[in-house]
Amino acid sequence: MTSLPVVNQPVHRCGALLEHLARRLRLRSESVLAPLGLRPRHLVALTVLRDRGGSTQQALASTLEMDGTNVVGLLNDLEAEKLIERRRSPEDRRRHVVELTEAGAKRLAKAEFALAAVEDEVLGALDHDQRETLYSLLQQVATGGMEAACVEVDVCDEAPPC
Amino acid sequence: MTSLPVVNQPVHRCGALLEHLARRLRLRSESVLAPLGLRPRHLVALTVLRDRGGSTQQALASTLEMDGTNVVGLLNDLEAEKLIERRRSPEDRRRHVVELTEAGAKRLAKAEFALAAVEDEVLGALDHDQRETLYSLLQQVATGGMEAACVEVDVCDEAPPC
DNA sequence: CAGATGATTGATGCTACGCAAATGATTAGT
DNA sequence: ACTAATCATTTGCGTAGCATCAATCATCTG
Repeated sequence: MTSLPVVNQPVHRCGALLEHLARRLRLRSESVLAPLGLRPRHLVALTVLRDRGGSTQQALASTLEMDGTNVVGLLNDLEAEKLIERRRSPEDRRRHVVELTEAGAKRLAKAEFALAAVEDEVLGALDHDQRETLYSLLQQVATGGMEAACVEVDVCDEAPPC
Repeated sequence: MTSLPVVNQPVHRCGALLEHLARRLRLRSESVLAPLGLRPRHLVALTVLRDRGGSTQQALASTLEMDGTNVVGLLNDLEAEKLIERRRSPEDRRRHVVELTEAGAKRLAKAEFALAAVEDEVLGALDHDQRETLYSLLQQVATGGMEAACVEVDVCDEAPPC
């Protein structure tokens, strides 16, 4: 755990950078998303739900790292517009399984399309390949953190490239 | 502005992803930064000032994309702790030139050091090279956006792919 | 001198977010 | 079967960031 006196490579800190860019993206996204009745935070939730194909509210709260009560409000917004569905879990009927509706998937796609211009503007300095690289890195970071949250689900039994 | 029916490559949208990760980083950063009397937003400002070696308040407001009045408050915080200095511009004495003090540079370095653990946790899924790649991509995006703010400086006259 | 500009302050309001307490439904332990 | 714990939900409260507007002062420019 102590610092190995290896090479002392100048690892660049990208915290501030990330925050800065996220802000720029968010500011522009808000105005683009407003006509669709969505906010950036809704987009994030929808994206997670699509990528997972459904989730418990708790799991959602944990990956979004927000308070359970706030997740309720978030989902209420989305449910009011029929973008998601809450269904009781068959295993534990206290739980709600949240899933994207077809309308939700459509709206999400629409939003992403609308956001394309914004991203093009913000990421203008990157070419296509660089954007893909950035995407895969971010994806890896995001899902890397996810593993910890999925430990409880045990098995990838025979799953090939888990 | 219409969609060119070119190749329709599946360009992945990383807006939501970026936002998600920025949030995770910010949540953790806040608690780490608190003992240092800083907030994430202060860090961003200090970083910009260091990278530029000083800036006008207006320029700062424009790159941070925040309202001028809010920048004032931000700088007041930093000045109260002697982390920055406001000096009147010799050319236009209405303007303030903001610069990092030595104490500011130290505090920034301290904060980044304290943040290293947080980043290691969040970026745990990436190895050293990947982090460097991520850093350089983000850096490129950030400084790429800067050019737009420098439009007033006219020209990319003969610049090839402007 | 007159009007525009930069910095600053103060007031107002909105929104996000976390926290706590109460309720109803459901599951689990004994 | 009774009791305790768990999950989702609601409501209310408090804090904080941030935008916006209006007013003021110093300074520059025509």
